[in-house]
Amino acid sequence: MDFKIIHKDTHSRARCGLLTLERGTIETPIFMPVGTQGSVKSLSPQELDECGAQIILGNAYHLYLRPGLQIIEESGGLHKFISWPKPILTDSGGYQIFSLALLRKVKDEGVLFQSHLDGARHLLTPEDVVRIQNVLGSDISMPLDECVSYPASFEQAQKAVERTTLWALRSKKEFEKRKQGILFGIAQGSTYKDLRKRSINELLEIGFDGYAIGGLSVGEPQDLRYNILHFAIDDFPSGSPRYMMGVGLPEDILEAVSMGVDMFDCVVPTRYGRNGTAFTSQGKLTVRNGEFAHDQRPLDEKCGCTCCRNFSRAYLRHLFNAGEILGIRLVSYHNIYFFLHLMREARLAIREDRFSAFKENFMARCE
RNA sequence: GGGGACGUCGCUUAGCCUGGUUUAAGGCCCUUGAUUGUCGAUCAAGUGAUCGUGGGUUCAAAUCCCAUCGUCCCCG
Repeated sequence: MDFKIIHKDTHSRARCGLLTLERGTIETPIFMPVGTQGSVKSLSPQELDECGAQIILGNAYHLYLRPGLQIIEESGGLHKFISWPKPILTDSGGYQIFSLALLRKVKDEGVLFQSHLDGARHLLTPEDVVRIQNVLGSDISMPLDECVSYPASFEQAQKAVERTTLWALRSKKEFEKRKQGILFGIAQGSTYKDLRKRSINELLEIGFDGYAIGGLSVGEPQDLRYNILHFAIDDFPSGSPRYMMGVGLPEDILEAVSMGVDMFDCVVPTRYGRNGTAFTSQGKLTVRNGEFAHDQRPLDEKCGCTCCRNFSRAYLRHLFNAGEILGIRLVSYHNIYFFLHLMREARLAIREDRFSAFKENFMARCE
């Protein structure tokens, strides 16, 4: 693995980089579409490619429970199974165990939980989670971490940081046995600055290929989120990729890019797509709204995606009102294209030292 | 021709027997928000019916009575 910073914006802390992995080189800052169960919901790999996707996410927890490792192994690994030859980052499933599982018991050994699918009990250790991602064939693996919700008491957050560090160390040891792909560390600490500092410093001692900031965008107010990010990112080594997990809306991403974050993933483009909200250069557009019933314009007149080149707001609104699958697909496609195009433009703006203006301009147009 | 059942927002039901806490309730649809390591989910808010129509009884009627119109069923 190799991470090169090719340019730093002169007026912000945004930077452009190239992260080289075995299956390809990705340009940062980058947005990674989320394909939890081995599918970026409603989109084919070919469509993702058309949109400009360079890397997508999978989820160890979901894929381990279904279809199970054996089937993926028989299929020659996750890339072959889902027919996506480019890089895949797999999330550990730590977040899901805390958000989805019916019951869970966190012990230092690992997490004992009941599957949200069938109620079966499983114990997953940090070692298991690394091994699962090894079987999947992940290009970037994420360790099991403990993500606390907001608000969390200092004691809860502290306990989670301690456990996350302990698990990070064990994950690293397990990872070293095979060294397949690369492994990131995940910093926690909720909204407590001293915990944030402690968490990243403990990860740095262990040493990872990249560093993720987790536990944000879990319900905290926006200004607090930016405040914590701004503070925490200082301790992330500038020579390694920085990944903000689960974020976010376009404005959140641009704000984080300006603080020096390199990688993002978020369900928003596809989730909003399924629920009929499109992201456009003028802000969000709720396709179902009655005002679009007779609107012959595309979702975004400045967008060059297949959806915008072929379909009207009136038609898309009809598809949603009629419950047609195509509506979900088209708006999801547009949203993914929009996010990836936004990142392309952001990278260009950074290289031309005009990222701050680009960001301000985007925010202003979305008002 | 005879008998019966039923008419309450766009759809579908509750309320009627035992009149008053009904500014008529719920579900679906519709409208508008929310949605951040997934959610074809879910949540929140909102529009919408003078209770088929006309009389009557009563202090008071969706509710009781009469007539009428409409729909459906059964018997000839």
